[in-house]
Amino acid sequence: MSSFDEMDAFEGASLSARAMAARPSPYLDDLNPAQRAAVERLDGPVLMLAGAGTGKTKALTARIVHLLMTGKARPNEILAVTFTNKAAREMKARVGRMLGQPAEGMPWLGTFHAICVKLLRRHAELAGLKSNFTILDTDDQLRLLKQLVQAAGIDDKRWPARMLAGIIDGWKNRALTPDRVPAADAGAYNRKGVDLYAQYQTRLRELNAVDFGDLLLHMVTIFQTHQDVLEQYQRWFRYVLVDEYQDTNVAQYMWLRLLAGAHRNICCVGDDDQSIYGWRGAEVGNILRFEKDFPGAHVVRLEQNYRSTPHILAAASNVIRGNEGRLGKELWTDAEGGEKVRLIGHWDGEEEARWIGEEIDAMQGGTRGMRSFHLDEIAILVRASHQMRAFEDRFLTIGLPYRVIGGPRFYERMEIRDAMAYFRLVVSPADDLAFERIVNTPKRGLGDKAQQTIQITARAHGVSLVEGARLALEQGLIKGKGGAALGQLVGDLARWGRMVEDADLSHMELAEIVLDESGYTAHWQNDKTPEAPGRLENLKELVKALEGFENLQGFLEHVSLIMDNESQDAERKVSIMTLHAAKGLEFPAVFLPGWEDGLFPSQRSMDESGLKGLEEERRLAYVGITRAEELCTISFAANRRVFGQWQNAMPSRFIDELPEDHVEVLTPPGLYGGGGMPAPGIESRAAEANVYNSPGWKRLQARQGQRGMSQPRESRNTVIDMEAVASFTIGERVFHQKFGYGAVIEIEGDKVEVAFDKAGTKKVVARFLSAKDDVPF
DNA sequence: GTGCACAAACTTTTT
DNA sequence: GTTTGTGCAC
Repeated sequence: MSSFDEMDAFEGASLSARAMAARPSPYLDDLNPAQRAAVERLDGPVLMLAGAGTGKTKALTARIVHLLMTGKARPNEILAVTFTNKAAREMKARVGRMLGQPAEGMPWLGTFHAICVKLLRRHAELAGLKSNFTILDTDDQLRLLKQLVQAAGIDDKRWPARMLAGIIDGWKNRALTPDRVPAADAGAYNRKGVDLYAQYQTRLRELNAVDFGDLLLHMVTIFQTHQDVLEQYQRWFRYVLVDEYQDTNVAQYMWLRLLAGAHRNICCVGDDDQSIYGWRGAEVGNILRFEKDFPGAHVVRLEQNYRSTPHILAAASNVIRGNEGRLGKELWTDAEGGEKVRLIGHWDGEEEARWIGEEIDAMQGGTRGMRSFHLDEIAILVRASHQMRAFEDRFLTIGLPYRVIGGPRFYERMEIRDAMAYFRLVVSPADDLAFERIVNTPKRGLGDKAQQTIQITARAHGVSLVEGARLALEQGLIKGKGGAALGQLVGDLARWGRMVEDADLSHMELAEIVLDESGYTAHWQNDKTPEAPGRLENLKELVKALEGFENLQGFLEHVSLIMDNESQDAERKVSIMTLHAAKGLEFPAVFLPGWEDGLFPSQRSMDESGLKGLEEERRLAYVGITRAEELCTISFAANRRVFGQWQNAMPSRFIDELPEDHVEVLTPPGLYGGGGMPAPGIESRAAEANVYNSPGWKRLQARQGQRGMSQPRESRNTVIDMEAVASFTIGERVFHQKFGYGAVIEIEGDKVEVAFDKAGTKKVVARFLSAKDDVPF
């Protein structure tokens, strides 16, 4: 499909630009001067630097409406990209609301991925694919990589599929095809990685499949190598809008530059202070460089905040000030008063959870001298998901309703993926990855050997696995119980495949038939584990979700990209989520627990990315604080159990960066309380004591000072690793967390053989050993 | 070929 | 503390 008339026709511009231009435009009056400037400057490059809570979505949607109202573009000539489906949905809804009619005619408002799928299906042949290519999920991707590694005869301990997937993703994020991976990356060690990457791409093409990264990568490659195609789209997309520009990776950046390169009508919205996805390839540099990339760019700053109290804004501003290389923004507000940001330290993580639980209880009743809060107005934002556990445990025991946002997504659950694999096979029998997934689920007595036979047969005849299985059965290569079951499966698949065409049968009925007759439903009915009922429930929900689609194919098409599931139960609940998941959300009251060095900022982040990592952590702190509208409570604990092992920690360095004037310290009894004997009446003393004057705090200050000189600190893990390998000598006394004391017998690379006093002789990884003198406590 | 037991590795963050 | 992978017995 290459004619744009066709495109025009089938995308159907249901909104008539001209008809709308006649109507008044109240949407502009709603905007403040900065927003208005960003909206009205339609032509040429515009960078909208929108701080947290400054109404950027409003401005962005107003801009789209303005483009339509002024007749500058028809709905289908606007390319508007977001990162999440949720953001896309929201924008669609808001455009519709502003226009006073549904915005169905905006086919190119969507996520990077969704839009690329659409484009790639049209030009699949240019990437060596057929237009009905499948999109692999992470699971399929890993299985494929594992096979490749094993087939290449490489030690899969040295090349775990997960790691390889990470490396390949990294390259794809930077728009690097195997032949373009720079020598620096491909050096001695990664030589094999590039090799495997190339093989992986070949294999994907054979399977007529792409992974997530490919969606962008293929389109960039096509645009770069097919000038005519690029030019078509450059003409077609007259205006380009990008949300969350600070989160774009190199591939997305190149894609945008290619598309907007000719007319340069590109408007990027973002906030360099909220760039928190560097670890998955996002480049803050993209937004920092915007004016260089698009000379003559108009930069608008949205700085008036409509969300938070002055205290909260002051706290956030003061923290983020510690970062270098910002474009610079200062949030301000008309609002006055409000509570100061509250800071509290606890003895340990459990106490922290207990305190927050009690606090929430009190807030509900309005017994904190403030207005009362509903549970759904309260959120707990954590750095790492394992922190959620303490809160879940606590809230369960006190019966406080909560909801975890994020977690494993609906479509990532095992049973859903299994069911989807069945559907995929019914629709396209050549889907080998789907076949591999379900041949032996439920158990059919087809183990490694039988599966290998199928693989070999299929490869020998150059056919799909299903076909290979059929041939292998014919030739009597698979016998017995397994053979019978396989015969049944192959027959069933063919039968179900024919039922797809059956007009009398809805695709929902078909889905149920497939799940029942394959024995998959029974498999979970017979399962006695506690999660089995939930899984059956999920399967029911999956079938229900089919209702919204014309047929199975249509469903499968969409599902691979729609990974979010908003559980929409109406009950008021406290939200628990990670800081990352909280971006873009806001809550009247926010708790930010776990502000301890090592946890937040995360040690790993600093180890891996040094100062850059620390700055990203700081932005995360900024994002966290700015989620709060009225009340923000930061807390830290002196002790925390990590891996079931107690560790103590210093309060986060970010706590030092909070402005004293805007912080109220709620003195806890205990370590940070007043440094001494808990005397009677500590409750009242606690009310006036001040962490800033406590010995614990001063100690902390002193430590911070020393550390400040050598920031960022040397990687703790690396040091231990290297010392561990280098320093152990045969005969040395060592300590292992689980096995206790022992003596080194032999050293082999990173593995050390130790004769433990009580646990016998074991070979363990050096990292889990410490020299006897180093033993903590 | 399946199921159990034990040991290792693991914990950021995810479109 | 939990999951995942491996080795062993049935």
